Amino acid sequence: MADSTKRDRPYHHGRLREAVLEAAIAEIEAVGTSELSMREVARRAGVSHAAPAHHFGDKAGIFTAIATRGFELLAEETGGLVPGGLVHAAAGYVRFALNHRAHFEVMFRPDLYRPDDPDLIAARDASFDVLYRAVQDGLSPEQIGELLPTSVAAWSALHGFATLFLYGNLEPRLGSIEPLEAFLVDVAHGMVILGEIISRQAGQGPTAADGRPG
Amino acid sequence: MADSTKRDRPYHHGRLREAVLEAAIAEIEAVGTSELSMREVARRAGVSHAAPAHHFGDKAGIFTAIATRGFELLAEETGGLVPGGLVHAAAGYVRFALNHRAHFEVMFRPDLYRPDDPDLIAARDASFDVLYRAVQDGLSPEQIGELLPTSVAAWSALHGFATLFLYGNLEPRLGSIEPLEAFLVDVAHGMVILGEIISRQAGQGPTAADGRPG
DNA sequence: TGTACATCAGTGAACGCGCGTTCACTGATGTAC
DNA sequence: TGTACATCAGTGAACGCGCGTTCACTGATGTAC
Repeated sequence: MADSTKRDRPYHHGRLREAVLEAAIAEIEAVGTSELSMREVARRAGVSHAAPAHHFGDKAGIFTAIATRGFELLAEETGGLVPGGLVHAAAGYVRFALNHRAHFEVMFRPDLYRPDDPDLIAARDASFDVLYRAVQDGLSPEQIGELLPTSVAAWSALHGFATLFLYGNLEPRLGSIEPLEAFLVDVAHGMVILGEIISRQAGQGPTAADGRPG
Repeated sequence: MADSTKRDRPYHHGRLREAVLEAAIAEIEAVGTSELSMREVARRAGVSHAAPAHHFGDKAGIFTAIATRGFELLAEETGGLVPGGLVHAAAGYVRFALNHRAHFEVMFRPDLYRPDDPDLIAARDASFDVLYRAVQDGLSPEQIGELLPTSVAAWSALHGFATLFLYGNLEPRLGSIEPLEAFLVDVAHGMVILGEIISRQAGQGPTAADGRPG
């Protein structure tokens, strides 16, 4: 039926850049960042093995594009355009990590990409600002001096939870995390208790912190 | 002077296993887990390129050994033998990550090693228990029901902070984190504020959480 | 103490493979006239 | 509208390289007698 000698796709792809990125993301989700090869990405995208290099230069170029897009998506999903408070931003952060594991993994491994890329830096800073602002908006006027430690606490807890959960390090002891917003409110309660324990132990001095005798 | 035809090292290495692991750790710190090759590890250890495979089978075998040792070290440094309270455990966790970045990176990337290795599982569970117990010991009797969310909060925050800091994602906005114990007490204070904000916003209901009109 | 032998840690040459890179090329598109 | 030409996205054959793996081997160690 079909003439097999005739090309079944046009010479000019039209959206090769997007096709290569999609293939790279699928490949990372399948085999991980360590095993990613440009030839395999090209195969998956159905293009010549030299095409990815033609567009992105090398593997770091592909990772840079993935990370940049990832930061843009993260900013959107944590409420960059439509702020919705801290719980909303937190849930967006965790959902982003779970739904875009390839992006998420690459974003926080600067050894894989070109960390001085201007587009990447802009996207990263913008996405960090969203979370930063969500914290800032939640602080009462007299708490505004605590912006830095509160931001560090928020970002650390979110990032740590997303990372640990993503790699299955939390699951054995954890039930379902859905509905996610309620779960995160629960963990936030745990943070208050934790903070209180630490304040109490720190107040007792470093050596007697565990409450044991001499 | 020296007879160059004579072997300058004995045929039997004696501690080849340790030498290979040390070389692998140094190599990971130099080029990252992605670029690790068994031949390069052998070169660095000064042994035949087939020797690492002889001992560990393949790369996953080396990573498994590194992760196992890492969990043992982590348990020690967070107070496995000499418990010292939550601040002590927290500081130990962060210091471990900074001082053993190769171990730390491998430990939390199960895609690199054999996650069903019995020694690894034992070491990992033991190290998790140390932090778990530190939280448990800090809870007052009436708080004991909050062990799970408090543990998740503790581990998430610690792991997130260590990870973000290690890859330079926090530094731009952060000053020195030393003395570490004091810094962590500060972040713990931030956690209390954060938990309070979230409780307040969650109490207002999800859609009006940001306090904006309509 | 001495000899014989089994064991096995470690060697090194050889292999085939998939990789990234190069480069002359093809052919579709856009623009000038 | 038609022709000529520049541009450049994408091709595919060819390359050299470092990799992991295999395998017959070497030589040190441990044990039996």
